[in-house]
Amino acid sequence: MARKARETDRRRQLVEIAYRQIVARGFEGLRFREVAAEAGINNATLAYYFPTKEALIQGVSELLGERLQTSQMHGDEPTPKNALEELRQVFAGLRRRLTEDPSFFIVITELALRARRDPAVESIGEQRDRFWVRRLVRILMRGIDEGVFRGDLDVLATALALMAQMRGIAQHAAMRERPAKEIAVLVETVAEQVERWVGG
Amino acid sequence: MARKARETDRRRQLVEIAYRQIVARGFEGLRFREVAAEAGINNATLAYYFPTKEALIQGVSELLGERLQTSQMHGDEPTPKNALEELRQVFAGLRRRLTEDPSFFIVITELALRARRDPAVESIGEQRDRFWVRRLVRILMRGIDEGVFRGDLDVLATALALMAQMRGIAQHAAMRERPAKEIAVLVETVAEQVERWVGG
Amino acid sequence: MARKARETDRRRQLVEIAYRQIVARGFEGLRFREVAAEAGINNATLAYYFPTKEALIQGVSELLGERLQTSQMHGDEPTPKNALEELRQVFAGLRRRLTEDPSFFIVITELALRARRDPAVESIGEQRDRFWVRRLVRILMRGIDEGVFRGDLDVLATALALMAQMRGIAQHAAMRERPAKEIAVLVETVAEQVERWVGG
Amino acid sequence: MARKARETDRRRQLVEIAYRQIVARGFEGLRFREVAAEAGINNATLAYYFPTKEALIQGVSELLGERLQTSQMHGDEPTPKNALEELRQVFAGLRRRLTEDPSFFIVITELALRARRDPAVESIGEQRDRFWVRRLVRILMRGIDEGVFRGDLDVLATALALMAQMRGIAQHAAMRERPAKEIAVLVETVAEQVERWVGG
DNA sequence: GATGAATGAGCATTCATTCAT
DNA sequence: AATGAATGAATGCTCATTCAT
Repeated sequence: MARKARETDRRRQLVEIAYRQIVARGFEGLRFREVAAEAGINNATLAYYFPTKEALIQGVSELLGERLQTSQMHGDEPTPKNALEELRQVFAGLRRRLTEDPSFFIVITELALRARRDPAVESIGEQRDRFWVRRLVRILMRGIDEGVFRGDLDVLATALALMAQMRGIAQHAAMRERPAKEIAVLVETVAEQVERWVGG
Repeated sequence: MARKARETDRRRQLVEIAYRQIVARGFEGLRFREVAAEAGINNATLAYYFPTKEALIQGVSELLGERLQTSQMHGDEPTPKNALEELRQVFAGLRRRLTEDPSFFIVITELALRARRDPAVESIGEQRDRFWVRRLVRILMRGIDEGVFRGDLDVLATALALMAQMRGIAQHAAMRERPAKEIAVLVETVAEQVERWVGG
Repeated sequence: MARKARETDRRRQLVEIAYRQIVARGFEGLRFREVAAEAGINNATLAYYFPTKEALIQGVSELLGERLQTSQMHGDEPTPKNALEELRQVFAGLRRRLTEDPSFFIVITELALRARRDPAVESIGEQRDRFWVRRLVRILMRGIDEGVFRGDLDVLATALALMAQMRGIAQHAAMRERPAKEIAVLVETVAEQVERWVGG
Repeated sequence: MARKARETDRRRQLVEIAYRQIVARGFEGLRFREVAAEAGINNATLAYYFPTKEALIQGVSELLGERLQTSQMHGDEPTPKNALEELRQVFAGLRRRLTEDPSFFIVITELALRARRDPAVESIGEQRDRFWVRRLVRILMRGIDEGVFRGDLDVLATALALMAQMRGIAQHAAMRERPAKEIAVLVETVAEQVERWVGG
């Protein structure tokens, strides 16, 4: 119904404000009252949608998971012809996101830290990780099948290494303001390194 | 003198307590009072040594910088005969630290996030980065000179990529409890990848 | 009509829920929202029947007054042959209520305290008291007439003393979980004491 | 030391303010902030002495226990020559307290209600009750020994009945403003009744 | 050097109440 | 007759900081 939709919109809007505030001031600086203020509503109204601060953070965490998934499904990209192309698309996606919305990885990192103390946040992070490992493993196996990647590759170890490397790039790029050029070179360097590694 | 030394010790002790509390509860959970309580002193006494919370965090930041430097100067390691060996020592150092004291990178990450809002912390982070870039660049150039690394290597880009990758490994390892074996494989995989990349 | 009756039922149901919540959590813990929730209606709907919390409490107060009256008109008891028997029936009624529904006196006590600050509640309490004093006075006078009670009895003072004593028994019984046996002995002891007092 | 003494005084003062506020507005109306305001201190300072509201209430509860004990040790009263006199002193004490400080029993009643939900308060109430039962039992036994009370008295049942009666009187007197004369007559009536009961 | 006492400013959360629909 | 949404005004509590001793 219209009612349900409106409520969902409202929640979405509030979560996005919280997200922005985390980017600006960190989790440490996330204030229930200020989220409400920025939304132009009373703090009690915010509490109506998110009864506790934890619930609000949970919402941010879910928003991130959602964004991560959709970020890779860029309709405008052609279906990759082979595994190598698919791997390149992964790096391209990373670079695009890093250039267009570096704040994304700031919040990811904030959440990663918080996950150590907050089980609810942790489980979402784990889901995210699993999703990525699976995706990378699939690409690597496809590459071996197609004969474009070397056959003696330790698929799981490589997938994990890839994730760690991408994470490192993301952190490097997000922690400080970096010129787009620098990010591009960084992604490119690691991508080439990886290609040389997986390649026959 | 003795007086000065005693004060330095005291400050050191307090900073280490703060450090431990950041590991346990994050920056978010760092409490002036609790640091004092754990040290068995009055919070006003803590304020005598560190007038503000910022000063205390500053102290933690300095402690980290110090530890990072000393971590690489392991007296028991032989002077590397060539650049490749030196590079391997860097990875070995990373693995050792990651296994022995994973908390270190948690605090590094906490500080990295905080650096975005706290200029004092930021400058220390930058120093740290510069120190590492310089070190890696020196190794890479030495390798090229020695003929063990390929001559067409973009030294700076590679050094940055290396740093990012190490950062990613550290984050992967520190954010969750990981078995030492998993960390070893991860470091190994990336190290081999890098070697293949820099190698002729 | 049916409409009016339905509304009355609804109000009755809501007041009973409020009553139960006061028993469980005290006045302190009476929550407008939770009364609505337990009734399965929206809090705004509760507000439709009882515009304010005070109105709801007023309703509880009225419910109590009503219950107190009916509690003594136990159809199954024979019309007392003389004043002594009537007095005994009063104590029997007290014991019965105390055993069957001790919560009743908890709410009475809560209301008595509240009466000190809430004139509306106070007036209902006063009515209740007057009703009882009159009833006891009538019994005592009847007893004197019948010659079963001593003639020099200060009727009013005795009636007040009786009320106070019954109140004390009720409070003793209601404040903690007491075995039915203990309550019976307590009522019995005071009843005998009173009989000896009023008796010639 | 002077320091310790000053702290004790401060706490005492704060508890007494809380006590007065409970008398005036009930537990329901006890506000941390207002206690502080009446003491002329910041609410954080109140929290320094009583970290939580519960702790403050606990303090009030202890104050009451203390007052109850001392209330009976009126130095100016002669040591009772026999049990009957001692019993009379108990009633005299009740009347005095009821006339001089009726608020006392209001708070006792508030606490009795609260005890149902707060174990800490409950235990203090139980101690109080035990203290009184023991006292009354001792008096009754003394009376039997001395031959002034009848030998076939059920000592425990009578003690409990006495407590309940006194409680009832207290509640009657405290719940509304009553003229001292009325209270005196009430206490007198019950006291005579009791004497007739226990007396041979 | 060290501390007990005190505080201002702020925080998430609660709750009865209101009102357009 | 009923309700979802919204809110103002509190409320208990926290915490870094200050200062006289």
